[in-house]
Amino acid sequence: MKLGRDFFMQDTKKVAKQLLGKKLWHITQEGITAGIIVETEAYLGERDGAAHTHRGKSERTRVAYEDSGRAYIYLIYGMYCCFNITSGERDVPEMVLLRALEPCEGTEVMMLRRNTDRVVNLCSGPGKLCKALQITRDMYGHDLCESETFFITDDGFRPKGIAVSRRIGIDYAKEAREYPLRFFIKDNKYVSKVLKTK
DNA sequence: ACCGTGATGTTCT
DNA sequence: GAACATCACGGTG
Repeated sequence: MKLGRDFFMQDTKKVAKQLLGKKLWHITQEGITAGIIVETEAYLGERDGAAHTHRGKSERTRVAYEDSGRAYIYLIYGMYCCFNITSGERDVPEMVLLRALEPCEGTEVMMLRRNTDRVVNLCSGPGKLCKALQITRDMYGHDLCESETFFITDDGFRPKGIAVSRRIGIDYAKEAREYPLRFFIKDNKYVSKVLKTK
């Protein structure tokens, strides 16, 4: 049911693909929120010009060098959080960015946090899903394999088709901008809008 | 529908 | 001081 260390220690691209269809949970005082993961991106460490760990270890990236299955959360553009899960071998600083969820549990709470009543817009982007599930920077380093409040489960859902594209928002990253490392569930309406295949 | 812009604070040079 | 793995909003067509 709950994903353990072995899952996240697999090859990062495999983790990114296999996370599609899994369910991310966050249990807080406000209530239980959860969603099916429908869009991910792989970031491949020092060999990947778009990865934060491309230039090695820093205060911000230190958790990427610990064991896998932990939360790498950072502030982007001064106002949004992005949530990654560390993956691959220990000391190999790779991770998977969660870009979109299909809301399942606690959509009322999500709508309050996001200030919208359109379910399709609740978690269709990396900043949006963090706001909807209240994923904040004080959860940096959180171990999703050991947690009772913030974790991922396999509920048996298997996507019918998986699509692949270049990653979003990394045009600055030379040749890495073209790497096919974004994965999403085909024809799923909760995927973030941009670069959706027609 | 697409496009341009402004909001905002941390990290890195 | 620049850059940034974003989002909402207001303009145009």
